[in-house]
Amino acid sequence: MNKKISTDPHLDFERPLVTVDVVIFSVIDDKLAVLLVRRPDDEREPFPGRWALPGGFVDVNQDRSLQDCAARKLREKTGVKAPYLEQLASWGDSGRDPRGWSVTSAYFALITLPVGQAEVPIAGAPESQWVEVEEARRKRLAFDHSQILAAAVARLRSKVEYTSLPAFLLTEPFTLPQLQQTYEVVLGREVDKSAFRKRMLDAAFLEEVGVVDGVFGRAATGYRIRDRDRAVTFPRMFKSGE
Amino acid sequence: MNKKISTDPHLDFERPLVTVDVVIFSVIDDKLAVLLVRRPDDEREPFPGRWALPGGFVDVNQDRSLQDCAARKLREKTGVKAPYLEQLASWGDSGRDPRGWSVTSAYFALITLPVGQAEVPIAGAPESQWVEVEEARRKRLAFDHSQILAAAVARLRSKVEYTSLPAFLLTEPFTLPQLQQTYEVVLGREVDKSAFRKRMLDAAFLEEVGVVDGVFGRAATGYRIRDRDRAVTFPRMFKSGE
DNA sequence: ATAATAGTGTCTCTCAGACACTATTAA
DNA sequence: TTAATAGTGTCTGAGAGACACTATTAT
Repeated sequence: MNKKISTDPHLDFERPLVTVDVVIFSVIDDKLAVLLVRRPDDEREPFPGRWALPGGFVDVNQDRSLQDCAARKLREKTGVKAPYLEQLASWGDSGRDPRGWSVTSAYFALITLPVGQAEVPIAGAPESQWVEVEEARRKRLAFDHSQILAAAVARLRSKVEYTSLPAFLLTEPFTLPQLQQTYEVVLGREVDKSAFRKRMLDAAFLEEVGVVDGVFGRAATGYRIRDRDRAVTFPRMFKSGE
Repeated sequence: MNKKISTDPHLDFERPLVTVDVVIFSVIDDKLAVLLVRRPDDEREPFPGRWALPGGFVDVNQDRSLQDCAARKLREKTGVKAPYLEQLASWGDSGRDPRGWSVTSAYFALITLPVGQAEVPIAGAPESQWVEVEEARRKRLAFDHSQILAAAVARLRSKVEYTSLPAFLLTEPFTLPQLQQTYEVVLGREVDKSAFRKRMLDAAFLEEVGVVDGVFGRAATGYRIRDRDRAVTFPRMFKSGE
């Protein structure tokens, strides 16, 4: 394509670089964590050795769409195939990548980790690590990834106030107390049990699926998400006005 | 750049086309309207003669960022310099543009029209027209612009339920009854005057700026937006649940 | 029985909506 | 005074939070 002579002068414009980055969230040890990868140490690469969000160039021969590209990156880094994956926003300017004018479409994903996978590096992949969100935000990430991470965290925290998003961070079947715990982890504060349960059950996005035994005490009802393709929106915020 | 030999094999990848499209809303004759432009009749261009959203290629030598590019398109089409301009989302896949894999970052803008400008075409510009939103949605627009328009309308209607966005559709100073009328136009339903006024004044995003006389009846307090850089979010939806 | 956890009932407070009321202006 | 519009007060209902209560399980 670069060599093709077009009849349309626009097509001979210099084209920006196009990448996709994915902010992959999970809950590990009751902490919200995000997956970071290390940039290669090659000095010819931008930001060598720095931590970055997983992502990279769109491959026009492999990716049918931006969403496909994001799903591919996620699969390559984590093996997860059916996550919650939502477009966050795009950033594009002349300065964010030293190689030239570049645009990135950022996505954020919510996934559950098979037990023990947190420490297992994926064979052949560049070094990657789950980092607790507050720690990740203190790092100076490559490119404008600190800004993208901040936007993703803000969007997640904001949506958690009025949507069922945290359910996508749990392995099914899960219980309402587990779900409440996940909300509390993401929100960073406690919520009232009674109000919480009313809210979740009234929203009718869960379906019962047997009983889950805990280690102690009374067994709890197990639930799974009715429709994994969309999160539900509650009629009010958790704390109105704040 | 197309001819440059890079040390990084990634940079020799085929690059997608990058465009920006802007969904420009205004209220004309108490109807929500959107600006459409006609594609050139040149048969070598995609979708010749079809209506489309204003937009086009990012010019890496002129635009410092995607937002700048969107602001430039808006200025070129309407002359408006300081609108409300928000990124909507990006669409990118192999099929949306017959010229190749392309990505568009779509923005939506809320502007006020100087009286009478609705009919005045901008000199030298391609044919453009304000079209009432429901009519625009019935047209088969170029590219995937019908889908983008639908997303923009959905986002606007949704945000109107809990933000001060409609204030950006009015020329300052405006009155609370005018603002209420604008909310009703965008929402497509009536809202209660008392509740509406409480909501707006409690949110404290307006400041009084004298008195505005109407044609009949009692004069009304004039207001302007305190901070034009952001819309405020109300603690609740207009109609909870629905 | 006790500890631990799951799940429910009841009260209260806040706030949005309904709607009737008062206020100000021009003719 | 009347018509037209701006602006206010009061009641009610829905729903979230607080918190005490009951239920079920393992030891």
